[in-house]
Amino acid sequence: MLRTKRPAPDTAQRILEVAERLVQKRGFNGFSYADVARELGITTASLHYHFAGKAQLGEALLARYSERFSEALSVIDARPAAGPAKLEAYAELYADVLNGQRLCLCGMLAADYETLPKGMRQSVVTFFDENERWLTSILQKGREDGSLQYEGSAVDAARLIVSGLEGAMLVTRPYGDITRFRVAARGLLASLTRAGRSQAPAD
Amino acid sequence: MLRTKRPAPDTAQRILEVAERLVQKRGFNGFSYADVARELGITTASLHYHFAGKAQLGEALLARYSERFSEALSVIDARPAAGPAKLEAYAELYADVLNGQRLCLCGMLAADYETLPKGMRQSVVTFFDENERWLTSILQKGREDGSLQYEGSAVDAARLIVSGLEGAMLVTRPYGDITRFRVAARGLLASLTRAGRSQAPAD
DNA sequence: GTCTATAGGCAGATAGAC
DNA sequence: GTCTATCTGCCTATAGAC
Repeated sequence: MLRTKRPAPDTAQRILEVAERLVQKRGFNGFSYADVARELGITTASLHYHFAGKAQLGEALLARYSERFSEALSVIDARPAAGPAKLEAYAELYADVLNGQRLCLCGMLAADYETLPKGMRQSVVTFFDENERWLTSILQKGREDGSLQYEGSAVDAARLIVSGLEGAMLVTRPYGDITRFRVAARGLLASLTRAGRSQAPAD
Repeated sequence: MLRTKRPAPDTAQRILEVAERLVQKRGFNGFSYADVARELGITTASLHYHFAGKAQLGEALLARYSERFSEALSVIDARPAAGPAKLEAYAELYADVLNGQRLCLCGMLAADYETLPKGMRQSVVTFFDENERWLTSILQKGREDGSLQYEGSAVDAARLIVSGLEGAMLVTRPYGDITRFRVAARGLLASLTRAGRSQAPAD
């Protein structure tokens, strides 16, 4: 039952890995079945055996990505850390993606949104909703235990974080300088760690 | 010499207008010469007369967009307004674009970056650089006259604004709710209007 | 400037052999 | 599961008539 190293992933998994990278780098309209097949040394006909069409492949990519992201959030949840540290860990998830010269899958697909098959559209929105929900919970708890101070509602702050990090990835990538991203992320989170420092904001 | 209404724009201009909208909605790999030609009731061969290829059309789009944006910034500069009001006016430029169901041309092209012709890549970066430069100037002046308070350098704050607004457009569009964008923009700018309220941050 | 006609390539997709 | 062979359609682009 024990596997020593990574067991050779089956073809469907390898297809998903290659396709995911291509979409994150080039966009949904910027890659083809032929690109994926070439990298794997198989034919496009084989690709169609595993994923009936590009739309189905895209939906599989989204399901996998969202699931993986949710697991990463659960890992952060399990840590005995305060609000600010959890937000930093969250931002680090994005930095890791950018470090691989990629955009967030759903950030990229948000750009491609108008051209996406219907099924994919809903999955993109759901991804953002789940991130927002998780962040809202963290922000709410942080406000209650005093580790986070911010103005406005927790959900608005959560949305600001999601869009701020997505935008920082988008704009940073052409510069090829991850520091640019980290500085933006730090600035973004700092405003939620120290805003409203005075208990009674002077209306 | 006086034109009563809008003089019928020449073909090249109409091509640019249609192509710009298509790129902002669908991305550079999500539209074709055929799409543009169909909308204008001409053929793709005519399109090639005005713009030799998709790459040249793309560069013309970027030149036009950047120029238009620079003019908008000059208009804001000319206003006798304080820092915060100028930043709000800046954010409003983005809101106007999003209101047309579009992304910022360069935000979209940043997503397509890896697949862009070389000439277009440089223009995208230059667009961000100019926005950053303008914002840095506003932020610097605002800090000097006391109308803006923020932590860190002016250029870092400028980058945070650019990426924050680009990301807010990106994430908001699938929801079709411009309020979402405005709330994010307000939150983003608020952190620059009131941050570092205490003169001596407790380090 | 705009057209018709056409080239040559690549796209996503399918049938059927192995 | 993977292949060869093939289809249809769209893509960018060009030649040359009007």
